[in-house]
Amino acid sequence: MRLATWNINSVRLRMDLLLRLIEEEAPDVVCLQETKVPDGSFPHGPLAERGFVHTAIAGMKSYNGVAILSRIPLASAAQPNWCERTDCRHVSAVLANGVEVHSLYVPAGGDEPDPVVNDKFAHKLRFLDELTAWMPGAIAPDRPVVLAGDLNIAPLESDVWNHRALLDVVSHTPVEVERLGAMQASVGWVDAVRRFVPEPERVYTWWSYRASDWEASDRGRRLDHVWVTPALAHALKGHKVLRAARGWAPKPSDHVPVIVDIG
DNA sequence: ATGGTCGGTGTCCGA
Repeated sequence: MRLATWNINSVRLRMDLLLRLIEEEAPDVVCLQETKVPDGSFPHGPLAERGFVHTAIAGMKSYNGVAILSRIPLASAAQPNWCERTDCRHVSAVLANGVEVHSLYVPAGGDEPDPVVNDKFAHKLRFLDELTAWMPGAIAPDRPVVLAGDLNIAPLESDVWNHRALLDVVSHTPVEVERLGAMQASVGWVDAVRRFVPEPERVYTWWSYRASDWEASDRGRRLDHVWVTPALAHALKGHKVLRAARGWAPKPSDHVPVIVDIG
């Protein structure tokens, strides 16, 4: 099974790029984040034509929005909510092959890395804490589960272009990294990409739109992740970070797809 | 040290 995850930053604007990903990489399951479309307006047509007829979506107007698009039938699906909000950041599904998939969009957290003065950063930390408290009872390490998405945190030194410069930049601050570590430890999640690309090799999945030349400056961060339960660790067969997609015409997402082959 | 660019929406907000 080939699974891709991508923060697409508007699925309607970038449907042609999503179809390119599907044509060129032939994933069986695609997890999306920032679809930015209410469920009633989700563009199912072109995806169904290519076999993605099984979908679990949770979308809203303007902001956020997550989806699981699958060629494999779904046995069940859920749209969990966190922090007493229905802001479309989490959707899950159990595939007919028994694998459970979660598509997750963690709050970005704003600019100021202080939860006392920045409500968005407080929300980010609380979101992680709630998931961390929920996971041990919901996700058994001996079951096949995949967690994929934009976690908006680059936890390792080699997940950012400059570790020291980003220590006080939201996405790489010690307090967030510690929270993400607690979430990972709560289930014993295995970081799939780092199984194939161990430190200190750098891996990025996001480059800011604000750089004049993202490729030349290469000031990236690894914000998008695929985690698997220990039950699936042995089944990890390969991975791909589609760096080239950051240059896809005409309008690339600022995130690139991450692909993992399982089993 | 600063500001830089996107998308969706509506004349700003979130990233």
